Amino acid sequence: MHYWLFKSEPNTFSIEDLAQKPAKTAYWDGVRNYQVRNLLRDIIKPSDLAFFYHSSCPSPGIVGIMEIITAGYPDFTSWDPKSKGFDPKSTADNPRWYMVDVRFRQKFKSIITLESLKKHCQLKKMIVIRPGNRLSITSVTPEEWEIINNLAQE
DNA sequence: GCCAACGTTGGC
DNA sequence: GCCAACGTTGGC
Repeated sequence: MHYWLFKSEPNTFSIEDLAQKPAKTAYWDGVRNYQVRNLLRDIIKPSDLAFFYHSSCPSPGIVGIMEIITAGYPDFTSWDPKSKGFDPKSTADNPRWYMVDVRFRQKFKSIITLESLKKHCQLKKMIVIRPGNRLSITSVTPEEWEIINNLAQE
């Protein structure tokens, strides 16, 4: 069982959007980075938990928790020419990109901002707070998971 | 809107 | 296989 942090721009897909989906479940499409693709294809498993992080917005930070409910499977939006994530080099026969299904679990009472994450010395190693980090999914250690959860319950 | 960071592409 | 150019991400 692993913990993760999934980034999304709330303009595109927010935690509120996820909570409003049927069964509060959605597929996490659009990853077009090989490192993250490998996580989705090989490492991330059902019952793993993930923080939902809002990026590229006035107050970036962690807004809640979701659960992974499928193993990785091909991101079919990559072979749809009408899709924003279309990649002509990805086909149904030879998929290049992967995704998982996620289910809403909890929205925090208040956002845990990037700024507050940076202030916590025990969270200094988190990949998400490194400048220039471009990974939309990063791993979270059990210790980090617990600290952040405690912050969220305050 | 700016710009730093860094992944990707493609010429050689 | 190197590396410059380019594109994208994302905080500010």
